Formats: sequence, C-alpha cells, structure tokens
Amino acid sequence: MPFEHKQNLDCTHCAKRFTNVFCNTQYDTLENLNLEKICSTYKKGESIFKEGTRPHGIFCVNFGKIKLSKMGDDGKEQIIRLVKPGDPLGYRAILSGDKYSSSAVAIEESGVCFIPREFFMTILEKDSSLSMEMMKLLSDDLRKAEVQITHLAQKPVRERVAEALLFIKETYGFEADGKTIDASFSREDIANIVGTATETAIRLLSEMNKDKIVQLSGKKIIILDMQKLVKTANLCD
Amino acid sequence: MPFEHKQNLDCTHCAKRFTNVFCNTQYDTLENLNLEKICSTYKKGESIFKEGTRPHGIFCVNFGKIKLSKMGDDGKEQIIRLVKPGDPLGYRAILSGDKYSSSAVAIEESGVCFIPREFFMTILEKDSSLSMEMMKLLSDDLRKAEVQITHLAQKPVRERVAEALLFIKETYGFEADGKTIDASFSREDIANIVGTATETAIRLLSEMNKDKIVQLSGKKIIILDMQKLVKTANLCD
DNA sequence: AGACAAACATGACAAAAATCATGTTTGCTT
DNA sequence: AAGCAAACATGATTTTTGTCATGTTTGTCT
Repeated sequence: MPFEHKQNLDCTHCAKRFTNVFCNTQYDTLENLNLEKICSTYKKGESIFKEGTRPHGIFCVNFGKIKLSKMGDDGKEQIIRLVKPGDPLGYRAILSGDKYSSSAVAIEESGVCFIPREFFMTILEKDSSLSMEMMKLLSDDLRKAEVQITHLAQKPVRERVAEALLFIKETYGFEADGKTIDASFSREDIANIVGTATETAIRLLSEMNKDKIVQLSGKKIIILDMQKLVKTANLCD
Repeated sequence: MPFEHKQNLDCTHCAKRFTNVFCNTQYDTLENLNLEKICSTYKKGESIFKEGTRPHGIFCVNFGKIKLSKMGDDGKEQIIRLVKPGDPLGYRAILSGDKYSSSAVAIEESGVCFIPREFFMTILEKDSSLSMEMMKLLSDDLRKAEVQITHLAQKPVRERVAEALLFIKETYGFEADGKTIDASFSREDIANIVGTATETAIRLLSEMNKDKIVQLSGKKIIILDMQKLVKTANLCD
C-alpha cells in the first residue's frame, strides 16, 4: 500500500519549514536536493513507514496530516506525535541508526517528499548548521516528550482529553470560521493520544459538549469556550 | 548549595563513556578539554542544575547517581531519567538553546565535570562526528521517552512498578552479591518514576515482597526471582 | 540512650477509569 | 434506497488507583 505515486509536488511548504533546517546549506546543495527528492502521495490510512523496519531516508510533509504512533505491548496504539505540512519526518531512526520506533500513518490524504539516506547523510557530514538544526529538532522533541510523560503520569484523564484537543488545535489550527478544529480524528484516535479507553474519551467529550466547552458535530470539534477548555486542561503555562 | 568543591577528578569513567562521544575528536582538542573542565562534587540531595534556569555548559558524571526530574503542574516530581557514571548530562538544554526543562539532583554523593558552553559549542561546530554522537544520544533518549509514554499510557501500575525496578537495575546494576540492586531509592522516588501515589508504590512493593519476587530490607531491594519480575512487568522485548 | 522527624506500612474508603453490554447513528457499498 | 459495518453513545458494573487516617519502623541528632 505505501506506494509511490510519483508526481513532483511543489515544495512551498517544505521551503517554509523543512528548509529552515537547511537554512545555511549552500545553494547548489539545495538544488541537488530538489533533484534527489522523490514525492509521493498517501491516502488516508496508508502508512509512510512502519515501526520495526529500517529507514532508507528522511521525509518531509508537503500537505496533509500524519500521525506517528507506537504499538504498546498489548497491541494497543499510542499516538506519539502529530505531523503537519512542513514538518520533517522519520529523522529519529535515521539519526540513531536503528529501526523505526514508531509508524507514520496518514490521517488524511497527504503528500510527502523523500530524501534518500545517503544524500541526507552527506550533507549532514559537511554542513554543521544542518546538524545543529537536527539537534534542535531532537532536543525539542525530547522536551515535549518529557512534558507528555509528566502529564500522563500525573494528570487525570479529563485534563488530558482537554489537553489533547488543545494539542490538535495547536498543530492543525482552526478552519476559516476560527473555531472549528481543522482535523478529523476518530474518538479512538483521541483516546490513543490521551492514553485511555475509547469509551472514556467519548464520555468526557460528551460531557464537555454538555458543558458548552466544545460542540461535537460528527468528527468535527468546535471549540466554544477556549478559556474553559484551557482551564479544564489545567496547564501551568 | 550547588557549590564547586574544586578538585580534579580522574576522568576514567568519562574516558570510557563520554569520550565515546568525543571518539573522533583530535587529540589536542581533548587535551584542552581536560584543561577546561571543572570538577565538582555534590552531596546527596544537592542539585547540579535546576529546571527553568539557563545552561552554561554541559556536564559529565564521574561517580555517583543522579536523577533527572521535572515538576508537574501540581508541584509533583516526575523522574524522567536516571544518570550514572560516564553519562553526559544537561545537553538537551544546551543543544536546543533554551532553559533546562528538568532538574538534576544527586541521589547519592556524586562527582561531576563541567565543560563550559563556549568550549563545547566550538568543538561541536568543527567536529561533525561529535554532532553525530550527540544526535545519536538525543534520538536514543527520544526513543526511550516514547516507550515510556506508551507504557505510562497503557500499562497498569503494578507492571510499571516492576518495570521501574528493572530499569533501576539496568542503570545501576547489582551489588557484589549479584542480586541486590546497587542503588537506594526511597519509595517516594520509585512512585515518582512510576507515576503513582507513594502509598500505591509501597503496597505493590510489599506484595512483590510477599510473592517472593523481591526482598525488601530497608532501602535495599533484592531481586529474588528475575523471571517473575520480568513477567510482572509484562514487557514484550 | 532518648527524642524526634522522616520514611515506611496498612487499613478503610472514595474516586477514577476500565470493562462489558447494548443501542444508535453515520457513512459506505451495492 | 436498503443493507451493513464501523464509529459513536450511554448505562451498569467491576477493577484499579488515589486519598485519608493512623500506626510502626528507621535513622539521625543531641
């Protein structure tokens, strides 16, 4: 299924964000990058890479939405991160030299560019500013992961559900109306972000619906009262 | 309290592990490192650095045991990582360019070397193999953090307590008898690794004591039945 | 040694969350 | 449009975990 529908995506998004990573790279190298990259589209549910397999390069999301998730020991999915256009993807495994520790699955139709390992590693060796950017990326991911660890360990499910909504909103933003979260997650997905049973997630969302904090209409979630939502999440910052 | 009792520690441990990070660095640079580094000892309970403060360099543990922990939004401590002799320390904040996202506190008397920021960054810029090693370090930390996220989200407390014991054992090893974990953690510390109430941790440890999986004698924990302990932790790998 | 505080332990209870069961809605496919 | 499966919803119940209360042990300081 993870198949290459070759078509050259215009990398405006990548230009915005992923190129930040390459911001100090020489221009001719970047031109080569444009030649070396392979663009593909993935349909909703297709996986870009799978946990346990070997990485052959690094990805960059051009359009769409992707979830990074890990299989728990009992076969339950845990969503680790959400990926948006412009974000690099699959760098952890490449940089550590081991297998993918999580899977990347398209939440909706997505366009992704692939940069072969050799090419990426060559630039990485030559260009210290790229390494620096990769280190920034990793340390930032690590910081976020540590926050998530603390919250999972200490916060009740209700707060974590509210936090998950804020997290999704922070990642994908609102639709044109300025209040509908621009992403469609199943209740199960939300439960797998929060780390709870699907029924519990459903229940708590329904409660927040009753409390006029959010409004549920199908898969769309409208944030009615941002203040209350933040308060429900009980965040310090 | 975090005071510099200057004394030059012999960096045999650092030579073993931290120097791995510097393994491809030129010899003269390493000699400078030995001149630039500042060694200090920290008494049990003293902190090497504090969450929210600005990093001025990178540390390396020479002897002792250190916990890295984060304050939860409700003021509860969450232990993020355990640090042992030879491990570098405080690199996340330096590499991401922001403040410390966690505090480092000595669990027992510890000797720590400090390498000033400027010096470290200079080598980092010049030496691509050092960057590579730092990226490996970070990606590995990230992988471990993702595993921890998954376990916190999905595993019951009992399994996580068993896992915490295995984790402590993995980090600090056994005493000469080959069965006593070579570290003294309070029950509260263990609870703060696991992400549970102190009483719950105490209770579950007592149970495992009754079940002859471990033997508790004061702060010392003896692993009587490693197989059962691993089974209790319910790990897949 | 005695006093004192901190850590450890355990019971009782309350709260939170998972599980099980059973409908209902929704979105597809034919 | 009918049929069907997946997703959503909700009630009832059980299990897990946290909290509160109350002792006991341990180690440290004088």
